[in-house]
Parts: sequence; structure tokens; C-alpha cells
Amino acid sequence: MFRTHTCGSLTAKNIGETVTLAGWVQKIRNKGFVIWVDLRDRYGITQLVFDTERTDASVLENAKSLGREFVVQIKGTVIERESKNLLMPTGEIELLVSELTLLNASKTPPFTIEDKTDGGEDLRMKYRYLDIRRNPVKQNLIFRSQVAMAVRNYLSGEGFIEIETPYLIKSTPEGARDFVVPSRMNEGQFYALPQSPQTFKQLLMVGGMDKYFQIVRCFRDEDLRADRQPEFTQIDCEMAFVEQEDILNAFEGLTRHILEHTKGVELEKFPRMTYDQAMRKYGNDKPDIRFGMAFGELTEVAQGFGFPVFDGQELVVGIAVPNGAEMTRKEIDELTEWVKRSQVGAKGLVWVRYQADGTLKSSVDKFYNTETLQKWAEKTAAKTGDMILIMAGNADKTRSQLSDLRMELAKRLGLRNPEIFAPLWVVDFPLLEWDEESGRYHAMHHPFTSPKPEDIPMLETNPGKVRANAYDLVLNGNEIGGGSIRIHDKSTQQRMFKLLGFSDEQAKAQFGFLMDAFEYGAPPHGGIAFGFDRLVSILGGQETIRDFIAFPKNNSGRDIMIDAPATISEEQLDELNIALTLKVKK
RNA sequence: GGUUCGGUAGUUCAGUUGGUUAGAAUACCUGCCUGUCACGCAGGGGGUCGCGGGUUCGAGUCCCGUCCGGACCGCCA
Repeated sequence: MFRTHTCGSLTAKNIGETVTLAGWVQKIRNKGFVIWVDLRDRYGITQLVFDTERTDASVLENAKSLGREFVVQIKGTVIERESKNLLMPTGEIELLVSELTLLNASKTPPFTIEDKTDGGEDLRMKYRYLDIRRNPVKQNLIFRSQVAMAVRNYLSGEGFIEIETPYLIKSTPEGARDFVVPSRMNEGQFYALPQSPQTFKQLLMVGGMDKYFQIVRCFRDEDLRADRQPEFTQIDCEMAFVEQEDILNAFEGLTRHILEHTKGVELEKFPRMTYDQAMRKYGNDKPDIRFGMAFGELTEVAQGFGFPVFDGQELVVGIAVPNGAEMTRKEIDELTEWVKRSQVGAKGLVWVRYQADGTLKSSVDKFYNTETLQKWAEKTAAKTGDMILIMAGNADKTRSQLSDLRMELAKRLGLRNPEIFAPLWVVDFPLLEWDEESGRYHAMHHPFTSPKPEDIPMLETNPGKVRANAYDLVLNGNEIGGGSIRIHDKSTQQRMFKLLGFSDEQAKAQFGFLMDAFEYGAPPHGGIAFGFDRLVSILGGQETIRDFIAFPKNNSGRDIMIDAPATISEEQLDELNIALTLKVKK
């Protein structure tokens, strides 16, 4: 047998047993008269001991030639340690080695294989297989597997069926850029990799598979972020014969099950908020509600006092920073600079100190009396000791800027506690949003989202006002899931395509198969998709998804370990009948 | 496409107003060490200061360009 136990399994109970282990040399401590070697595998660390009295001279000699990350198989006797280490599970015992087999040597690794490594991001990605040996990454991957298992258990238990959908599909102009794959057998034609299995899961509903799910890879050729990779995984779900309420309940159940079974956290019923409320209260369609600092609208009580920065603006809005009154002038100036950076783009900040003695001191005392400032404090729910920060301008932009500030302050004040889980349904999203660049409406969710029945009359007259049967699940300020009740009749779908600027021909060419299907008894249906990587990382208490993906891409979409993407050979291009003419700029 | 921060030993970083032989920690190598577990002690090796150009008597340091990496904005139905 290659090994009888793992490096995490031996305890005082095994004392006296002869065992065989295999693993990597984590660390060698050579004291001369005795050598200790920490042997590591996936399960833990076991201390090996070689000494001048009890160990065969040749074995001792071999032990001296070991180095970090050498792979060895050893046979030995479990003995009680003279000095125990109660910090580790195997700390009461050690293994007196009788046989040592070197299975493979190792170069000195470019970074230390320890919980807190000395390696930078770049290096760790290049040697990802070494990084995966480290506890934090290893545990993240194990955790990911557990979450996937919880998802499958729950959904299977609820009668959902996991069905695979194709990866080689057709490119569509809506939404994100597609990754494309040339077809050899169909000259000059390209497959696209799916951004999501959206249309296929709808066709499965037409096919009568009324509860579908899939843990599925999706692909989007867009720029990366800490929480965005070009290939990522979704928990993709669809149900037939349901209303929005059924879906919210079903997937609130899933989320609750995941939290309970992977984190031991029991959640209350999820609060709900309309898109409109979220935007007004938090300036954001995915508000983090683990903390307060809700917006207070001050437009009515701040205009008409001759303060030119506020007068005439569409919106004056503020937040109360808890215990912020102590902020120094320098700190306020620094925050002002922060909001003026181009990424935020605000003009400035007005501040009001709600001092401990109950008096109010502001940067605009010249224009406003105490009575007015008191009203601002009420509107922003400020308490004594708080600092009110105020912005003014175009309503949408100002809300977005104040939201950025709110999140930044929460981060600085340590209010984004990763141990607290605050889910929130955001419902009633707008169906469409106006895109300045193309001068037309875009589907906010996707073109298959159904409008609210009562808003359908406005579809052609006031499209921007139409609300959708669309919902997002937000967790700690992150959108972890989004979905909608779909359109299931051909005529509504045609109206939708028209609104989005598709000609009949384009709609038929792109989505004819779906509209054909709708003519054969398509049931009412709807669904949701969860960002699996993001969900797992948030549950794991981290913002970046890279450490929860075994082999992630870097900021420029490269896999620096295998060095992809890469050029392909002339022969491959010939087979595809493709001649490359790279457009070189200027 | 843009903003911003960074690139110095295997690694993580420091390096002042431009000034002698570019440092620290850790890793690595050698020796010592009777219970280590972040072992300890002594010694040693290790540098294209990302790359190219410029300013200067003199550039790791200043300027221009370029490449690479991180965070963010745009983008992500």
C-alpha cells in the first residue's frame, strides 16, 4: 500500500502503530543530534523524527539530503512526542522513521508554501500548482466544492434536474462581447461561447423540464476586475408554471440552505426593496445593508438660502457618518479629494458636524442657520457625534457618487464585516435603459424579460418608465443573483425586439428559433442565475474571486501559467481557412 | 479606451535634496547545536535597480518613451 494514513489523521490513539505516509517536505529542522521533518499532504502535517540513536545511519543520511517540497514515502512507528505541540491536531505524536523513499526531488520553490506566503499575486499565478498546496487556496477550493454540493443537494431535493447545454453556440449582438471560435467544417463561420445558457434553459421549459438547473461555465469577453473573470461559473436555474413570488421563495430557500450548510448561519426572511427605493435610499441597485448611512434628501430644505452650490441643482443629498464628528479638517479635505477623483467625479463635499454637545457646525454656516441644519440632521437621521456629508447635482450622478462615498466610508470604518450576511431582494427593475452612445434603449436585464402587465401600455409611449418582472439577490453589497419572469408569447417578444431596435429580419435571424418555439405551447416561466464564484468568495469572506478559482486569469485576461492566449500555427489557420490581417493602429 | 499605484537579491520590501562599494528581512548554501515546531547561533553566496533614450561631472533617484503587474472608471443584456 502506498500509504496507510494521511498526514492529518494520526493522533495519540495510534501510538505504537507502524504506518506508511506519503507527502511533501514542508520544513526541516536539523538540530544535529536529531532531525525533524514536517510532512504535508492535503489533510495536514505530521512530524517525522530521525535521530542518531534510533535511526539507521543510511536513513539519517538520506534525511539530511532532503529539501523543501521533496516528495517522499516513509514507513515508521507512531511515538509520543517528548515535547508536544498542542497547536496542531497531530501535535501529540511524531513518526520515528524506519524507511525513507524519495519519490521525487524538488527545486526550491519561488515562494514559501505557507499560510502567509512571501509570494506576490503574479508569481503565485505563474506557479499556481504550488499556490494550491498552500492552506488558504486549498481550503477555498474545498469550500467551493462544499457550496456546489449544497446547491446540488438542495435543488435535487426540490425536484430540479441538472441538464447540460451547449458551449458552442451562436453569437448575439446584445449584451457582452462574445468569445468566438472558428468552425473548420463551416468555412468562414464562427461559434460563440455562451455568456449564459439563457435561451437554452427557456427552450428546456418549452420542452417540459419544468425545474432545471446547471452549475455552468459562462464566457464574457469584457475587461476583468477583482470580482470578474472572462470565464466564470453560474448556478443557472429556470422554472415553468411559476410567478415571481414562487421563484423568490424557491431561491431564498436555496440561499438559506447554502448559508446553513456551509457557514452554519441561519438567516431571517430576506428583506425586499424596489429598485426605485434602493436608488433613492442608497444610490445603488445592490445596496450593502449591513450598515446604515442611508441617504437623506435635502433638496427642499437646502435650496433658496442663496448658497449657489445647492441652488438650482436637481438633488441635494446627504449621509450621516456614525461618530464622524471627530473627523479632522485634514480628513475631510482628504475625503473631498477622494470624491473629486475622476473615478468618482464629484465636485466637492459639504459637511456638517453634529457635535457632542448637540450644536451644529458646518462648512456653510454663512448660508444656513442652526434651525435649517437641524432639519438636515433629521433627514439624514444623524445623531450627536455624527458627521453629515452632502453632495448636490444631477440626481442620478449625485446618488451614484454619494453611494461610492458611502461604501468607501464603510470600508474605512470597518463596517463591512465579512462575518455578517445581509441578503436583500431588489425587485421591480426597469425593463429598459437608455443608452446615449447608441441612441436607443437597451434591455436592462436581457431581451427576454417580461414587462409588468400594468406597465405594458407604456411600452411604446414611455418605454423608460416600464418596470420589469426582474429581481436581483444582493448579498453584502454584491449582486449574487439576478433573474426575471420571461416573455413566453411570440407577439410580446416581437414588440420587445422592436423596442430594442431589431428589425424583423434581425430578430428572426438571431432568435427565430426561440420565437418558433413560443408557437408550440410555451409555458409561462422564469428563472434566476447566481454568480457562483462571487457567491463562494463572499461566503468565504473575501472580495476577490481569484483565490476561489483553481486556475484564474490575470488582469489582462491572460493565463500566465500556461501563457494563453497564444498565436496558432499556419497549419491550424490554413485548416480553418483563415488568413490573419491584424489591424495595427496608426 | 481612461485614471492611478507599482516594477531594486530567489521572494517581500527600504533606499533622504541626484554623490563613495545599493541595504534589511526572509529564502538558499556551509558549519555548530540533546526536543525543535516562525528553532537558535556563526559564516557565506546572491543585483542587467523592467527595458530604451535623454539631462548631468555623476542617475536606483530627475525627464521622455516603452513593456509588465495591481486597483479602479468606461465596459460587463
